[in-house]
Amino acid sequence: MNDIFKALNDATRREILDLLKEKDMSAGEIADAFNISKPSISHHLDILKRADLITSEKNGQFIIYSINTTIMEDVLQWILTFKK
Amino acid sequence: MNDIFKALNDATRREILDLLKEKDMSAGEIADAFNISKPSISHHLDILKRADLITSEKNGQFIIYSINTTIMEDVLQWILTFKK
DNA sequence: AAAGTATTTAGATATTTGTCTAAATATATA
DNA sequence: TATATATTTAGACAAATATCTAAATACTTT
Repeated sequence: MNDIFKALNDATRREILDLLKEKDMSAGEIADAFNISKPSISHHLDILKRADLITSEKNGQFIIYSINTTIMEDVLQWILTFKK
Repeated sequence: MNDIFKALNDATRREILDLLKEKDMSAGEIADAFNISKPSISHHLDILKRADLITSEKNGQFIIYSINTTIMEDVLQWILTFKK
């Protein structure tokens, strides 16, 4: 839970999730969507991956990232405990 | 949204919310629930308050904190965009 | 095999964060 | 009014974080 909230605590990473929500993307495609260096984006992807919020698969020289919505369920459940 | 996720990105603060979910509490009562100095808890309360996740009301020499569940709705909506 | 493309790893740095102790403020009570 | 209690503010510090450039790794194509 700590890893999830840590991962979500960054606007860039939340935007990455918003992008992946629409379609799978390569690391480069994701990086092109931001004004941030590729290594920095790679680091953000690593944090999202460690939180299990995304998965990756190698496809030739590309690495394709996908969102893992099942993890969001954990956050959802926690949030719902506040809705009496 | 940034402030909310920032506020939620700390185990102590999430526990404070879990406590306030049950009942309103004074700053001192909240601090007593943790192995952390009162000033540090006060700082956590400030962050939660800036995020509008809690409200406070002075009652004599005590300051009573309450949870504000309406803000959780924003997070909930964001999370729900991932559940297709 | 050499060169090009895609991505990550390594190392550095400035900023943010969580914590502490000491001091300040505000209220209550003797 | 003096003292005790509740809470916050101020200032310091170590650890974590987001970012960068340079270099390494992996795959593709010529």
